[in-house]
Amino acid sequence: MSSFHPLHVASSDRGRASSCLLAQKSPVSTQSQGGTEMLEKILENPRLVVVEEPKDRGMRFRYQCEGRSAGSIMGASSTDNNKTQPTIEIQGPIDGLKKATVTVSLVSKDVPHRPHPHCLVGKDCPVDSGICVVSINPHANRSHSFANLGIQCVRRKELDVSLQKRRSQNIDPFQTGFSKGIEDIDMNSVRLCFQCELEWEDGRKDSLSPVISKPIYDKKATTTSELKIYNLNTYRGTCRGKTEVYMLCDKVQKDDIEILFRLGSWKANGEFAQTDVHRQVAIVFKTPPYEDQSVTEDVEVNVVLRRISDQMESEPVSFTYTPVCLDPYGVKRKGTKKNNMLTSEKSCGTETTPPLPSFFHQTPNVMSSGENQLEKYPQGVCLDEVIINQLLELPELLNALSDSSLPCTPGLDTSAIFDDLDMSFNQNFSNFQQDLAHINDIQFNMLVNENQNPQAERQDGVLQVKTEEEQ
DNA sequence: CCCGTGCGGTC
DNA sequence: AGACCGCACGG
Repeated sequence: MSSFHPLHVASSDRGRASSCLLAQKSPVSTQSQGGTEMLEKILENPRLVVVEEPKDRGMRFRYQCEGRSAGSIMGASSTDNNKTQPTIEIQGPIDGLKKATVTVSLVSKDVPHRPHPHCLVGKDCPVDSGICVVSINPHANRSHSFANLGIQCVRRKELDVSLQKRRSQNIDPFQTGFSKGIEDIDMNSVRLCFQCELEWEDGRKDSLSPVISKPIYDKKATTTSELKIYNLNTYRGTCRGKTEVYMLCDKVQKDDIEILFRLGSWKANGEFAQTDVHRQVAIVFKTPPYEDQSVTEDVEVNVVLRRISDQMESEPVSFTYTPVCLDPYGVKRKGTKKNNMLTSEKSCGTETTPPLPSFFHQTPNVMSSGENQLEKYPQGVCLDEVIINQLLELPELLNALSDSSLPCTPGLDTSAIFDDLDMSFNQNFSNFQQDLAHINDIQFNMLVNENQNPQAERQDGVLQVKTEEEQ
């Protein structure tokens, strides 16, 4: 019997014929946690298991030319105060086992798992080898954590040189033969592949079946990177939808991204075109209508970014749909609190205070287009749905509203975007005021006085904006 | 306070 | 894609 076999080998002459049979019936049921687990543990041969996966995202693959080395792959469950590394464990019987040598290499994400041209660099990676080799004594410690494993990417033009090197090292865990497909290798993802050679007291050697980790994705590639929502300029809008929202996010691909609104089994997409994706880091979209148009209370739903190609999602942020109140008696009810907003849910008597959009500290009541604009203005005045509708009938106002598109001046950084937003706010606000000036004063005063006097803070806000505009 | 290192922005 | 650079952080 050959002493070096690429597959799961049991040495029957060590008196474990039955375990050999069993192993052949269920070769790699390493994840089994069932009731027969103990039995299997006793009977099966040693096996290699990944007990801590590598963190799949968040690390940039580094070029050799970047000098300082490529950092360390963390464990999937690693946290700031409890750091972990990718870890393997030798499970099963190890009586008579002298030592184990584990070789880690990179393989392609998809089957067949070919040797990957990218390199592993770090503590146990011989210089220029691109692989990692450790020797472990399973009797002392069955598991081994790989601290300081970095991924160093090779340039495309060095791709075949690198593969050639791997061949000369005899690294081809899944016997793919280095054959073809040199060009279509995905350079933005890899898997760790662990091969384990066992050396027994009697001199015999076995190789365990190679095991692979979950994929690891290059952080720099927007096609695979993590999705993150940083901020929305508003977190509220009516259940009718069409609220214009500005989202700041990590880099996205404009042709491969969607915004999902979700609650329970309901879901709908935020509406935007590719041209509404600004420099990959901001999206201007309109909220979809909520499924139920007749809600009487605020409804909190989740908003996520989702990459279409791999269905990857960001962490959710919550967005509140506010009711549209059509009850004329309900809306006649006057606000009882100071600082009521001109929002339809206020006129319906609910109590929640809208959160300040956190990236507009200077001008919390950002104007945008459509009914959202009305919802936000004037803060501190209590008007109700009837008045909103009356205001909306005024042609001057309609013009003001429809004229409020945001100029998308190319900015070099996000602060420039904020400047744009602020400018736009001021312009729109000023237009709005001018147009309000055309409204019959008596008409307007009636509308306002019938409800509540503007608050002092609000007047400050108006004054401030006006001053800026005049300068 | 300096330096090596990790990290991220940008060209 | 590949390289370069600067900042922040920890020793």
